[in-house]
Amino acid sequence: MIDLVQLRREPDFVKAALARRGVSSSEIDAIIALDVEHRRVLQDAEALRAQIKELSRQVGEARKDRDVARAELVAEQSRTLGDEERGASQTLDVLARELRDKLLMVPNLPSPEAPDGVDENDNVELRRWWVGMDQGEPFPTFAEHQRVAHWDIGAELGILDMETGVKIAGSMFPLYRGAGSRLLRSLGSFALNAHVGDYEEIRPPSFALTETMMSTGHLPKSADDMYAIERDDLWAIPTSEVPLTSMHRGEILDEARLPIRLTAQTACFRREAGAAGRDTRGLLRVHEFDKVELFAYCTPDQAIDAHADILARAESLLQALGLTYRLLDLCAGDLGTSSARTIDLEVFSPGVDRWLEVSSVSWFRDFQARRANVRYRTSDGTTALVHTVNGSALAWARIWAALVETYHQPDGSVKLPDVLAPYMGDALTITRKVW
RNA sequence: GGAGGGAUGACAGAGCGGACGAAUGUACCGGUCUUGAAAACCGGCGUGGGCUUGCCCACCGUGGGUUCAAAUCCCACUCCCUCCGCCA
Repeated sequence: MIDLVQLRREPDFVKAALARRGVSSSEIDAIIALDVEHRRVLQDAEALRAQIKELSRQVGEARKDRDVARAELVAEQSRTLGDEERGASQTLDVLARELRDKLLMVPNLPSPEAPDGVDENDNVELRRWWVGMDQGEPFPTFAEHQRVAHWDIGAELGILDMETGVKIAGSMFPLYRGAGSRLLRSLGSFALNAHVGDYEEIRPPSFALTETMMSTGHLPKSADDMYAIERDDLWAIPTSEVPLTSMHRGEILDEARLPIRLTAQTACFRREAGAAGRDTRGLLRVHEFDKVELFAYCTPDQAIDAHADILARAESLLQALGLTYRLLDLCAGDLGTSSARTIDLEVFSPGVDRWLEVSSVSWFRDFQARRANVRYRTSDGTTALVHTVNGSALAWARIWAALVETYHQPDGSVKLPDVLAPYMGDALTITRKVW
């Protein structure tokens, strides 16, 4: 949620910032008007309440003095005011809800550093990395055997079975098998082991309450992209950012504890409602995938470093896996609702000849903290909202695809990089196995 | 799932419908004393909101209700504890 106080103080600044991501100033003006009206009614209602409290005190006194007549007289006055107050309160509730509903739909202010632009075509490529780059080797040209799509390799080797996934849960629910399943498990362990000394490992619930989903900004705006379990008022989490952000919801943290760094691997569920029919093959876009997330609650001063650390960790995993990737600085128009600044990592997957987003490293400033009410106590005793940052390291379905394509051999096998040896054992080279 | 008990400030723990935003203790912060520390003593010590910055309002699990007045009474829900049942 954006800061209403800031909106009052510098409405033009807020409007200009939001205009960069396509929010019309009339929407903001409506909120400002609503806020003025809300405060006006608030003052009326509070004045009435103060009077009622005073009169009630007098009733008490009168009754203590055994002055029944006076007590009844004052009580009657208070009753009249009570009716008035009830009306004002109802108006107030309506206004407050309206204001809150509108405010919840407003996205975060983009950071000034985020480039201008309206959609993904305006994102700025910061740099690329590939194996051998440091030695001056040119951007790789991939061999013919690396130009096979992962769904073909997966079917050939019996490690990815999209058809059976469809049978069980419908389209875009992958089923990995054999070494393919083990690879997925290996990637999670490989990444968690890399982070766990510095980030506390968490295994959160995979479902969340509406309130929990609100805190990150996934609700109410993106309800159509989430799986809902209506009978139990639960939502399937689209990322572990959701439970991690609510771990300290409503708390005031000691500044000395910050930054609090967390890592978690969970399944991530996405309906992809707006993307029906796009990228439906293989693992390019799926309804369920595993992802390791890095997360930090920090002070505003720590946020830049925390963000950089997550980015560096995601990159180092990609480098360890020997994958080709690039960094995109998301333009204002392409930022997620809650983010002020986001760097995306895209891996190049030669078989499908595409860059695939495998990580999104975001700085939310106090946007999520305001919704989740996560604060910290500063050294001078006051409280302030924390900043939250997070990023994937990494999203495994697409990494799986890029690995299988990049390391596809002329003989049809897949020879995985050595860093996975501790996890893959004798399956480091994947050949077809008949079960 | 059944039966009972409970939910109050950082923690523990009081609280008869009327001066209760809430006793008391611990913790914490400041001061006195001390060479220093501890102890003792004194003082401070919740969060949010509104505006005339001095006041006002809200908050005692959540949401309703009764009342001139609710932490206190009533209803519903959630969560926790104990016992029973079921279960990986």
